Amino acid sequence: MKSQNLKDAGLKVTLPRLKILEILDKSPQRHMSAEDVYKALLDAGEDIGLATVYRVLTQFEAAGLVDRHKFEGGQAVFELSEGEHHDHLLCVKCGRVDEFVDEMIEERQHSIADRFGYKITDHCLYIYGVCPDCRKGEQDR
Amino acid sequence: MKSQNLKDAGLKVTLPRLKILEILDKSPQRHMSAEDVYKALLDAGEDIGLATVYRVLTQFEAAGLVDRHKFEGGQAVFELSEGEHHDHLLCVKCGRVDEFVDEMIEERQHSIADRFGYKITDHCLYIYGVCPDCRKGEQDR
DNA sequence: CAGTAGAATAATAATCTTTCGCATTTGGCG
DNA sequence: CGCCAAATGCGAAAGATTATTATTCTACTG
Repeated sequence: MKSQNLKDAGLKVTLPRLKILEILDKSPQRHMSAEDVYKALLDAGEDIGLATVYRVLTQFEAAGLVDRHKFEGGQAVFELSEGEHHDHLLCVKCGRVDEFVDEMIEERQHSIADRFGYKITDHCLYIYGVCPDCRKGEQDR
Repeated sequence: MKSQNLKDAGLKVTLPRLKILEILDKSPQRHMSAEDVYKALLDAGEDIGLATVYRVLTQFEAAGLVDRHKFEGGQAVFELSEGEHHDHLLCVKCGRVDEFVDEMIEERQHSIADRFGYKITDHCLYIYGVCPDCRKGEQDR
């Protein structure tokens, strides 16, 4: 139950928060910008301001309910965190996003951090490329 | 000689471009935002507009003379490209940046891209953590 | 179940970074 | 040296996000 997620995170259960969680959960897009969420709310007939969407998403991020990413293109995107950390593969042609987990890379990052004396708090890896569908479409190289 | 770099990149040799290259080359900071470069120019007594700094840096990026990074904190930072691709370790306390190259990670990324059918065009890996100096400073955990 | 304090929201203004438009200047070449 | 396209400067604009403030709502209390 969603309201429990909010309570567990120490947040009051308010209508905007529930609706935003619901949008994130139900939307076909896994990665949504604040603007995307805002539009989805309007489509759903909810009257929630864009500023609230930003505020709520930021709180959700702090609470660990969502992850924020800065892919290219100015605006940040958010996705529900579902336990496992993962990294991203992004298509530069169509914007498609794939996710992956690679233990070897994770581990290697720790040894690099150790070598430099850092204590890792977070990390992100973005691989940009052309996805299979786009490669098929355009046989230019 | 710097003017040769510009010619090789197919760019006219203009005073703003030379000065900006010089700032990037001479500054103690390896990673500078457009604003940083702009301020450095002012300090150097050059009268070059911020818009020009942005324009020139974008052209330099397209020409492969500099790399642009989006660390956290809103503004993009630029660094002179010096051949080898490298990734970054960032201190979340003091903003220090270290660079590293890891062949195993590079290679692993290619196998992941292959598995998904992507053709890699670029990639970046940011590891966030607390650097050795900051860890020493604050013995909280 | 109504009353209340404090947190959350709406609406709008503000901020910050980056880009654009256009008049003016400059670099490269004949 | 003079011309033309390219590059600049300046100010305005755009896009994303955050701050402000008055109002509304949630979670308790009695």
